[in-house]
Amino acid sequence: MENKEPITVVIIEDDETIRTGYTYLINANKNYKVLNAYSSVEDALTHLAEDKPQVILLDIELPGIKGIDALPKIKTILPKTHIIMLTVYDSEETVFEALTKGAAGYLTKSNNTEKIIDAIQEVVDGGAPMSTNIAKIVIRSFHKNQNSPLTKRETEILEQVANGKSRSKIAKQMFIDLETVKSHIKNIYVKLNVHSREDAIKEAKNNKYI
Amino acid sequence: MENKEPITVVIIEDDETIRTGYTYLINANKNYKVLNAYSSVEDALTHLAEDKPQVILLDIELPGIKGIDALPKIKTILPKTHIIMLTVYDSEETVFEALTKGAAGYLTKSNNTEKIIDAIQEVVDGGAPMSTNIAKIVIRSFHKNQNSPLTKRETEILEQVANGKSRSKIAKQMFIDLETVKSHIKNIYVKLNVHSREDAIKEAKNNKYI
DNA sequence: ACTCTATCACTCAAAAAGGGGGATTTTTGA
DNA sequence: TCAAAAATCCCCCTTTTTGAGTGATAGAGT
Repeated sequence: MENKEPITVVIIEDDETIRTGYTYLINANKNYKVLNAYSSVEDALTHLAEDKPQVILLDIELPGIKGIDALPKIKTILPKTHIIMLTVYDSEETVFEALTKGAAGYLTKSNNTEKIIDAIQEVVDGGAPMSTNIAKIVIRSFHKNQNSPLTKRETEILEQVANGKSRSKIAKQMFIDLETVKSHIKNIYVKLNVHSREDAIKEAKNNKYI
Repeated sequence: MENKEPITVVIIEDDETIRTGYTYLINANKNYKVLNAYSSVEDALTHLAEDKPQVILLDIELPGIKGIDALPKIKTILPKTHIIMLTVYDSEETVFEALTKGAAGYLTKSNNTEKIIDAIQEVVDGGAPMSTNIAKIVIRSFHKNQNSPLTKRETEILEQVANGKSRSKIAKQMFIDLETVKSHIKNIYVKLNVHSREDAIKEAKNNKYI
């Protein structure tokens, strides 16, 4: 542990107290080194190519370019850098947007500050550090509604429809007649009170039936 | 902390060593109480309605009824019980299947055994405990491919297509002509080397372009 | 200058979707 | 065991959509 190269970190955070606080905290540990701490994305982008940090701590609520919009820009410059999002709010859409854009971790600032070191180590090790409230949001997004009005077969078929399959393809694939598929879809539409594929998919996804 | 009712737990695990080990470990803490520890789902199902545990530790690799298939059955009997999956393997499909079926947490057994208590407390508090390797799988499932051959506009349109929308609906919604949508879709098909909506959606999802 | 992107145009045949009326068999729960 | 629910199949019909071919044009970015 002694003579290993420290893990390099860059912080992008507009609140000076938090910024210097994290910098101090991280630098206090010899295994980690804060290369630079920027107060804006604009500022950071002009220096990141030089810094080449292994990990970036990126605030979401920033003036100017938002942290979320910075993600793809940073990824372009430094594709291998692990980006950990920092936030005070845990808005569901923001969480998912950040994750789809390649965030490796997601922490709320209320988090025990010492945890930040663990999180940095974790992303470097290929992990995905998350605050418990973020984990909850992510896991819940997977949960399906257990009270679906659709039968097992109907759900199966609607899933295929949602995958863009035509009725005839579904029929072939499930080894049933096209008429059977049509019949199921008719029943699905009645149960969901819709009159089109589009609305059926929308309704089913909204209620997590599929 | 002294005079609170202990959190009640049921364990379903076929390996006797692990089963008794966890039971002992959990009961050692006065705040938690293992009501019963079953070696099979069949056995558990006949007693769960009586046990009414707040938390269930459910092994995935079980003889007879698998843990995964037990999930919906248990949910029917005890909708409010938090179920934590235990596994030695971290198969991606199994993880997602368990999560969609309502698992509240997911731990690999290699996990530090003391962590099991934290996990139990976390689900009771509404959280979603996960081992780091599971968190990694879950987070990665959100990441989109940053090297999509599709343009922004094409991606937007393909997303609408994947939501079951017809070309004319997409046109109206995006305030562009139907011919423009058709043109985009033609280009999408060429880029993805497909000849149908179904294949385009499949290809795009496989490569995480959408 | 040149390419990429986004926009729009017209034609055409085949496929698919949606809605209407059924019927039969299998499964399942009480 | 018996009725209900689910899954299967069979016609009718019209309208809409899809996919493919073969273009053009204007603007942005390199």
